[in-house]
Amino acid sequence: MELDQLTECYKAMADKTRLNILALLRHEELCVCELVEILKMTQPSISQHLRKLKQAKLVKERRNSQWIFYSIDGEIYPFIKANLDALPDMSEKIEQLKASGGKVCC
Amino acid sequence: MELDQLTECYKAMADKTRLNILALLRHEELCVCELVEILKMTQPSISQHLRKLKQAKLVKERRNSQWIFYSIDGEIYPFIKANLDALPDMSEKIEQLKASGGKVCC
DNA sequence: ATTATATATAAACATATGGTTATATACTAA
DNA sequence: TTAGTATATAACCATATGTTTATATATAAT
Repeated sequence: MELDQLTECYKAMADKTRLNILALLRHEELCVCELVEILKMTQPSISQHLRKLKQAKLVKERRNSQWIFYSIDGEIYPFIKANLDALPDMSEKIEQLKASGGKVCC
Repeated sequence: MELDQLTECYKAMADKTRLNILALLRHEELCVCELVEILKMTQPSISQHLRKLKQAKLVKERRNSQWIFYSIDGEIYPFIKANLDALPDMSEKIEQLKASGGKVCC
């Protein structure tokens, strides 16, 4: 692949928050406010991380009325599956969100 | 895997120069001065990039008298092969180095 | 011992990055 | 149309990062 594209990909992955986001999205698509809730970070911060991931084509977005749902993309990277598989399991966080009624949405 | 370890790995890969180094080391082990020659960068700059790669356990070093040869490691990362396979082929650069007599070493 | 070569480290600086607060935009509902 | 909710963007700031120049360390050769 092109080194510039690869650099952008690894830059996008070179941050703990963004790896957390990818690890969460591996389970299911989530909207911004759900990520804010789970990661206990401010909404602008999450939004800017999502923008980086989107620019690197690691996630894609889908609008549903007022919400924007993000999900894993990365299909341009032949190694993406191997990398995602190395991320820790975050299903517990998702369960907590659902248990606290924070799901579907905000 | 641990997110901190993964973050360090992707940080180490999030730079064009370091991806170039990894792409070159895929072909064969190289010493610092050979990398300096191929990449047309200063020796301290290359050394510091190598240090980051070494700290992330992506490369290892081997001393041979005055030279220190670096080679690919990364065995702690289950995805390393897939990622290295996505790097561009740099055999031409290696050939040029050998043709110009810059090999074995400096 | 002295000189030369290979590499590492340190200091300084400019740029990039991530977080915060404030504000703008988009959609919904009344 | 107005108010409310979800998200994006902008401006600002502190910290991280990459490069350069200068210097230190390590090995080799004389």
